[in-house]
Amino acid sequence: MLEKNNLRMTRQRKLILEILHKMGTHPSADELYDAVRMHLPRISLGTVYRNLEILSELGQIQKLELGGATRRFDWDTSKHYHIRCVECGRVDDAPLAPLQKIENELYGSTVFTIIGHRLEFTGFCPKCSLRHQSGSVSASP
Amino acid sequence: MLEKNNLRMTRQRKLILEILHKMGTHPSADELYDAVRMHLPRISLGTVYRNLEILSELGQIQKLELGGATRRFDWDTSKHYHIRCVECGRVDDAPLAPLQKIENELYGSTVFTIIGHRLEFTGFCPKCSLRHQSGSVSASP
DNA sequence: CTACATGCAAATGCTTTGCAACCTA
DNA sequence: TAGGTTGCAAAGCATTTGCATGTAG
Repeated sequence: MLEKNNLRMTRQRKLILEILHKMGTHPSADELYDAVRMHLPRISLGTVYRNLEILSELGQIQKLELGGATRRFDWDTSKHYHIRCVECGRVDDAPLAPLQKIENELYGSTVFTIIGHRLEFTGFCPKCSLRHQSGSVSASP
Repeated sequence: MLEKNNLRMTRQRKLILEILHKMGTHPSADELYDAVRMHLPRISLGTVYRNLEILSELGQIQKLELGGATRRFDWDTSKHYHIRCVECGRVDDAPLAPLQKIENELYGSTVFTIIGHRLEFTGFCPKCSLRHQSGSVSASP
């Protein structure tokens, strides 16, 4: 997979991939950077960004462009949807099978050539739900 | 609407709102800035950002957070979906009625409290479709 | 008049990039 | 050894913010 593209499996690249799998969450480049640094203290943020880009182009990981500023990454490359907490940014997989036929519904009624779609749910994660129910809207004391 | 929130209808704010309506597209803050500047040359980008933020909080316009970096704004505040050209960034409304019941499908199978969802189609706009069909994948000669 | 708004410029946050040294195949 | 890769630092964008001045109500 790497060799076909004239790419090398460096210690950094390997570690980034392994740790993304182990985390099981949907970390940002920066969160991943922190995690990887515990094993390779001298790795740079730039290297993390470069590798995440390369790995997602190879289809080894998935780049998520959800709402909110920061990009996140997913070890799971299959088609699936996500839920994002509008309060803290936590991202979970959404338990909903891909809507396979939805793109066909636009056929003939748009000038665009559709190639895909993205569905994202928003809401409050358990932690932030609590904070909202119990009285104050702002930070707790 | 404005007075209830102790806000004022300044020349800048009024113009931003009017021009966003007239454009009928889904401009970024910067595109809107260019358009508004033709009428008010001394307006600043910061003012455009500040007003777009305020107007979207008031529900007078809609802030779009689609894939790709830049945020876009929509004069149409109703619930609807969009199609984005992955090549040039053009954004159109998607001719598809809102999936009203889709959020219910997650009920009971997620720890999140769902408050909404966003569906975005990706593809090529007519202009970029042509460029892709006709031979070269990269820039044309 | 007075509080909200503006223009300007500096600052921020995330991501990308140039470059010399480094390391994998 | 060659060429992809790294660490570092600087650069790039989009967006936000501090502050003195301007202005709507």
